[in-house]
Amino acid sequence: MNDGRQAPTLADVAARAQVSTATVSRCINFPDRVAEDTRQRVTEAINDLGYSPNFGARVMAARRTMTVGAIIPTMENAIFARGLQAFQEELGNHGYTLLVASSSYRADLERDQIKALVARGADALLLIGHDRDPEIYRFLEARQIPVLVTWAFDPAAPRPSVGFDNRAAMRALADRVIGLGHRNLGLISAEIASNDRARARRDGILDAMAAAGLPRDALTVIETPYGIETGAEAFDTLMQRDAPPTAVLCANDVLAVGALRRARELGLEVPDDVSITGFDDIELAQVALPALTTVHVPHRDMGRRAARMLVAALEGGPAPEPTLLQATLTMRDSLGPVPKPG
Amino acid sequence: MNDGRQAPTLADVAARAQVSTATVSRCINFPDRVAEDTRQRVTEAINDLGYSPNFGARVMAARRTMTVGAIIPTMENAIFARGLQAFQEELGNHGYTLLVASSSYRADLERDQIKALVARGADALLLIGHDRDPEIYRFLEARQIPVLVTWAFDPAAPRPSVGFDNRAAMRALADRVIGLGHRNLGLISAEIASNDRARARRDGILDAMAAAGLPRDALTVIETPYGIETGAEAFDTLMQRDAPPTAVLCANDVLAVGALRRARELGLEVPDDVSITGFDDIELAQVALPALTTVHVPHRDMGRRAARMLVAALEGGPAPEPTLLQATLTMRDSLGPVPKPG
DNA sequence: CCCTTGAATGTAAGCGCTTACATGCTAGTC
DNA sequence: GACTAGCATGTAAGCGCTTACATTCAAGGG
Repeated sequence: MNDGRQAPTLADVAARAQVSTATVSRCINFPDRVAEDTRQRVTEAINDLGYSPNFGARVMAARRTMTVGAIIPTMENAIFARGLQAFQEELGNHGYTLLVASSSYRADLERDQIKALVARGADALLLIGHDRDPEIYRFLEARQIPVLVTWAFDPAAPRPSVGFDNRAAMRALADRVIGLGHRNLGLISAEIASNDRARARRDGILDAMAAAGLPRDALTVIETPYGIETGAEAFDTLMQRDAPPTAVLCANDVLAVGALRRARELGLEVPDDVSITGFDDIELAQVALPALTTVHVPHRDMGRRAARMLVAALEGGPAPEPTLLQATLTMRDSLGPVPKPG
Repeated sequence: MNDGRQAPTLADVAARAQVSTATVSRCINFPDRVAEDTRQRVTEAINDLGYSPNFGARVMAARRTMTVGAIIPTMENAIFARGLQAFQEELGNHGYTLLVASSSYRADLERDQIKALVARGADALLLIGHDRDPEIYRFLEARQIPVLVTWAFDPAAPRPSVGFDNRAAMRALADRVIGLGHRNLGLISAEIASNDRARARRDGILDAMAAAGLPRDALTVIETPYGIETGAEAFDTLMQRDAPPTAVLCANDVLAVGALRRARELGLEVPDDVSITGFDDIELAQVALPALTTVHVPHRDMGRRAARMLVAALEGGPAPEPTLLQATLTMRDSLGPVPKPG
């Protein structure tokens, strides 16, 4: 049956414990449906043999993998790490495993990753943001794979989501910035066309500006990939304009830290010469000097809830309700009043 | 065959393309063994049906998953992110997929994760550091699963590894510190007993001290979990001693950044009042203020090579040779001469 | 003492794919 | 024209597990 060079199978265990494979399987999956002494014999055989079930076979027979997939835009920086960690922990509590893939913020790669995770048998998927080719949603729907969108909230979207209102959160921050007298703003953002979170954040700024009666061209937007270095360069570009902004809002903390660094290199004091703000409130934000004024995102709570919602959906509960969490303004030291001219 | 509510199977595709399942399978796995027009018909059927192969079935039939597992101590900070990213990219180039799990620096969790990845069919494993219950290595060996240890290098270890010499690298740094006149040193480290990298780094410092004729108790070691906050606290503890060290070496950049922050909070100038150094050279090190003097680890190169070695082992090449990479001292601004007394 | 009941276990049919082997054809060779 | 290669394709046997259904047996009821 098994020459010893192969991983032991259910049949090997069954033979050793002198029971049928069905009994061994039951021992593993429903221990209470097996008599005490049989179970003991089987357990012993399992240990002796160092048996562990073959995942592929199991998946195939049971038609589910107990696996949830998540696709995040990037692993390179910590933006998604904390939320994902919480997501994973909570999934673990329910017996599910997490499979992570990253898309490098590219729609085509994300598409491939989604298909790959599905092909690997992900029972459900966690996705960041709503923006996505409808074809993908159709694909997922056809396969009846529960999907949860996070990091964004949109009660109008035809899919459940758990997240916060990016637009309102950024608006609150922009209100504050404008309230401090800034009339000439810069925004360093990820690409806006394909990224609903980035778009919502920009729109939040525009909302605040409109409310304050500022013209739309009082905001200069620079789009750039995420990264400390790219943030620094974008800041440079902004500062080289004829009338450089007095406050530079960044669509996330990583970009903001880059901007902060370049400001220092340019000999600009923050916030005395120019204000800089972030978004996300990752660890970096507290460590930066000056500490970053930013929007705190409830990463862990979001991750945990996402896990619960997905598990509920998988275990046959009703479709999860969209859930709105609060992102809160976190004032630290990088935002100050508009500098006096001269 | 299929009521349309189920994911389409090979058989569905075969029926639609009017060929056998074997031909469809060949089309997917060995396109050049199929006639041009047949292939076209099959491809069309695949697209029409939105077919994607069932992973479990595939694994089972082919007896391999094209998956490599990696277990890292933590995802919470960026220490392993860059190396892992490179690892993943290179694996992808060879058609393999990466599965990541994190152990939270706990040996028991790591053990579980290893078993879980194996159960999921990981064809090979990437592990950080050598320290590990021998039983685990036996388990892996019995299953003939190639293992590569990284982030550490030990030609004497009975397993292939690709990494750098933690001890020599830290010694080089410590030599420099001592050369600057420091005679009273502190070390903030992860737990040393169960972590060969941490141990090697400490030993590197002791080597340098011995060479300079310093007594062993000129080094005060504080062990703490990794984190910015814990680094800050450890620094505090160190500074409250009767004769606080003039140079605090940290076993990684994350701890060092915490130390840096606390120093600032305590009103200490770095490096004028106290020197602080890191290890790893993650992005954080450059952004910190003052920029961190640290040891640069060739993350990307290490990840890329690790992937190549594992792939080679899987494709039946000879066992990979242990590979030593260089970690280099990176002088920035947080290390200076010992302060003048008074 | 026979029958019913239900707990414990066994039997065996797939799950969707890969692949060794068999078959059928076309084209080239003498 | 018969024969051989060799390519394209088909047939069918698993891969290791789960689970519906069948069987066995002991205990309790009439």
